[in-house]
Amino acid sequence: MLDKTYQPAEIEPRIAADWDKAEAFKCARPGRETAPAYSIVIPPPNVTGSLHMGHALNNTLQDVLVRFERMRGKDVLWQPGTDHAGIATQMVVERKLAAENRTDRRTMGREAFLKEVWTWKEESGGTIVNQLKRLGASCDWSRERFTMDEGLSRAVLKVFVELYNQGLIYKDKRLVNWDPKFQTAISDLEVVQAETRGSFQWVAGDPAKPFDAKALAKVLDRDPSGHMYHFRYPLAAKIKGYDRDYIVVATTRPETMLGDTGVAVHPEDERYAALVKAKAKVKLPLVGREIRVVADEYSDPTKGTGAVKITPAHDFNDFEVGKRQGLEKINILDAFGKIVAGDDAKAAGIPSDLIGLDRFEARKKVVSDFEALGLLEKIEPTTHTVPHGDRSGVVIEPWLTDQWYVNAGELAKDALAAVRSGKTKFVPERFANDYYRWLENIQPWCISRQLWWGHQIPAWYGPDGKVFVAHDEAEAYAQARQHYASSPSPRPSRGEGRGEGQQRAQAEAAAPHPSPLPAEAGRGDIVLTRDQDVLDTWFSSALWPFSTLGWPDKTPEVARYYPTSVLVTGFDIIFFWVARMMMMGCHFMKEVPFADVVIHGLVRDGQGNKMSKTRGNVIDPLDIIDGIGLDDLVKKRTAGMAKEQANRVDKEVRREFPDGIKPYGTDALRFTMAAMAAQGSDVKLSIDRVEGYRNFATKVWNASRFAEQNECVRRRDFDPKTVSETLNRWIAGETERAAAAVTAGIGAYKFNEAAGALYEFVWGTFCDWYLELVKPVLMGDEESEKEETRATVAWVLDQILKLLHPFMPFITEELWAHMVEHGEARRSLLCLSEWPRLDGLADDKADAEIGWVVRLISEIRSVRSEMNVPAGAKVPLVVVGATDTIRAWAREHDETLKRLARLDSVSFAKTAPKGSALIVSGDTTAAIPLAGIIDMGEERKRLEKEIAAAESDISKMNAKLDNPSFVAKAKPEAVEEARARKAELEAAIRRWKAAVKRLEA
RNA sequence: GGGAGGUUAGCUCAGCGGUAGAGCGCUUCGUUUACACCGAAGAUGUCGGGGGUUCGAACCCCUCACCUCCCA
Repeated sequence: MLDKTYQPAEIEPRIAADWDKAEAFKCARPGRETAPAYSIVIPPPNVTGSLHMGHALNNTLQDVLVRFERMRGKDVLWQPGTDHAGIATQMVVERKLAAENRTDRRTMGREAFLKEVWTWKEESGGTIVNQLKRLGASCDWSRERFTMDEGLSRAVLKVFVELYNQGLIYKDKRLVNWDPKFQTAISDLEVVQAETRGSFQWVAGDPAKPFDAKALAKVLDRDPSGHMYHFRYPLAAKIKGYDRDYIVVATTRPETMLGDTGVAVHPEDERYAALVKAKAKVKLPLVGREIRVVADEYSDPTKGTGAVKITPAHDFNDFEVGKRQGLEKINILDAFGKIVAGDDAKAAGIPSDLIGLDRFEARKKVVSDFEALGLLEKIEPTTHTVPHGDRSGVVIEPWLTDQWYVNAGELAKDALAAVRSGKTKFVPERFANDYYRWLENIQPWCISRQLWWGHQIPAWYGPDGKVFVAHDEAEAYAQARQHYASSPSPRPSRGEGRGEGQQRAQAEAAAPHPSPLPAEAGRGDIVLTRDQDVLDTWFSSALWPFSTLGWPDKTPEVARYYPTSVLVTGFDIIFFWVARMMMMGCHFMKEVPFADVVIHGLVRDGQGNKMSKTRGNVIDPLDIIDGIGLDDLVKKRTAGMAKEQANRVDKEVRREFPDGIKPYGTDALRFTMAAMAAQGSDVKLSIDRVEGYRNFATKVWNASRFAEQNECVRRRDFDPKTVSETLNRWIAGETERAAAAVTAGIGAYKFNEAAGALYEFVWGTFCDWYLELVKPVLMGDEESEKEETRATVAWVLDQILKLLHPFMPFITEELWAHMVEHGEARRSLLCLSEWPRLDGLADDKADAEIGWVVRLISEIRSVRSEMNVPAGAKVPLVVVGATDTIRAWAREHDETLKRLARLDSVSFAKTAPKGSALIVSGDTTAAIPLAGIIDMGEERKRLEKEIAAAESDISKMNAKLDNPSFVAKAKPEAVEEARARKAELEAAIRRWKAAVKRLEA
């Protein structure tokens, strides 16, 4: 016998173990060799990650699809795995080393460090995978992959070499987004723009308000950005036709002036025409370099003074201007974002007191120095966006380095065409627009990263810097030997074309890492050095849909499961991942990686705020599953917070979760996710909602318990088409309708509709009505009727467990196994059972009859309640002027009516007895004779209210029907419906009015 | 500045041409042998404002306001 309430914690681990033991989720199960394939690759979670609500939503939706299709008999592969998360993982391990007081990465060297990373991965990298299992994710765990494992690395190698040979990967010296914290380049996508506005204001020439360097420093320490600084650049020589001896430029990054190589003005700007004509030069303050004034469309004459300083080595726009105008590119920063030293400093002409300063210290000093020289005109707060590294959070510097690029523009062509032609469809469709817009304007993709953890770039350099891209070292040497045999012997040349930008030599010189090449000797006179850099993690993720299937080998899995059926992911990752998979899939497989892309929203907190650690509003999915006490929750949310913020969060948490979070179990969480995931929209997660669905799970549990108590045993030969009892015919039809709605919902990725249909059917139809209506039968002694009903209850429950399984896998699997106490043992798991295929079960007559019972009971209850008939009191019911059909129905369901409407008798009469409350339900009129018990004044008021409501409805119908164009133009069904409704209302009003008259009599 | 989405019951949201819906919350009643993590009944909406199309608009079109996100 089942317990009274269901305890998710007790059943979930057991069920998970059962699935595991049965290897239920393996692809290519015996018997499905010829079944259609259905495959999904999981968006690989970051190996350093732990489960958050986004994963819970994402994986619930995938699991619903996968379990659904598995039950529909397909050969399902849900391919799991994780990605190696270059920066994040390297950070985690570096932090670990620091915490353990061990030698740092640079000191221990690359090889030793990578060993540390692998050790960490073996020990801690499985966290998220185990958490996904707790969600019930039915991946084929035996096929778990990792972007750094052998096979996937081979795929990366092949792709790199091939794209290089096709000219689609190349090396280039360009400005990149440089992250000074991690000392690596990052792609445009990893840069977040943050709007900022400062507060410092100063104007030269006001004796009452001298320049206060300390005050400015204080403001800049809080945020180094947010101000516009206006500098006077003195002209090298006075120019005829220009009345001043300086030109004013404005900048938000003063320190970059050290690298200025020009001043640009608009070609048509009259103010500066003389300067342009005279090829005037400006003597750059602090540095002393003479730089040209150039005419370039880039400068906007309406903004500021119309003159802009040009720093080609440190600004993306200036870089372009410099290219057009032939300006020199002078680098002034090192890899750490400090002002350069040594030869670079000399070359740039940097004053000695600025050398080695951090960029933001240099900013303050440059400003003060300008003021001291009388060249600072003003400082004013300005609103501008500042690029930040999404992982590091520090301000990104545009920096000139050698990096590897993918010609994404070329690869984008096929990827765009595939969506345009409908080979791949976005759901909801509107997300295709984002995809188009991005791919149409795509920039070269910078794929090299100055990290150690990742796929090392398969490029080797000869002594003269000549690059050899090859699958391995031996191949590179072969290429090199051939190359140098036919060309003059190589001469060493420093830097050019090396894996790391020249400027980085300095950073690395401080902490050199040993050569990773063990086999440099014995190769004759040629010595090759491998590129030190690794590839962007997303490069390997882009291959995920085929690399995980074994590509580049010709595996049966590639043949069977590629292209995959659908990809389920969040909109924030369309550019990072979806677009890149499309590019690589189309290029290397000549086939899109997936047929559908289902985009879902973000999970937010109950108030609609993004969940974030800094905000302290993160809900851990496992805390909903397992529950968490208030104090632990507070501790978790305030961890690592400043005191003030911690206090605020502490208060909020205690107010919002006075009792912490109760354990609701995985099924409730999953159902909540599915029910709230309306296509593409964000999910505002409220615990109340989870609780509601936990209650739903309990409801299902108790319905099963009821079935068990009443020995509702499934019958092997049971055929819902052959049931004879009206009640059973009715529920069979309802079950078919529900199954159709759920099937259609999941099929169209409308998870909320499928979940809603289930909830409504299980609770509103099966529990509230069918089980109640069935009670008299089960308690009665009509054996054959009872037998059929028991079998029907068992059958419907089985259908419910199946339909509900994709959403609530644990409780349904448990009940499936348990619902056998009085019958045959189950041989199969629910997750491998067959999805309901119901057809032809609808029965109009049964629907009419049971519909009549349901409506009548509802009306009686409503009238009783309104007339304040005590809930426990049993009253007589008189059916008035009943037709033969109604008479038969009333007799048939006599027991049920009495029980559910709390009646002591059901009788028939031509007219309603005096002093009774009148019930109108469709064609049926009934009366509760309660003279003396109820207040007839109340009854009269009630009737008049009913009449008024009906009359208001009638006037709406009349407005339509009296309108000739409605009758003429509207669909005939609409007209017919309005007429029928009007007639029905009129009939009801007639009966109510008659009742009022009798009350008056 | 460009683009997308949103504005419906106290809260969170469905619905997207034909009688305004759900969950939670609220009010009243109830322990009738599956379930109080329950049952029954009930209240609550000029469907953001304005204009248009249509026989008919929460739904389609235009416009305005506000909110959110993406891109520059």
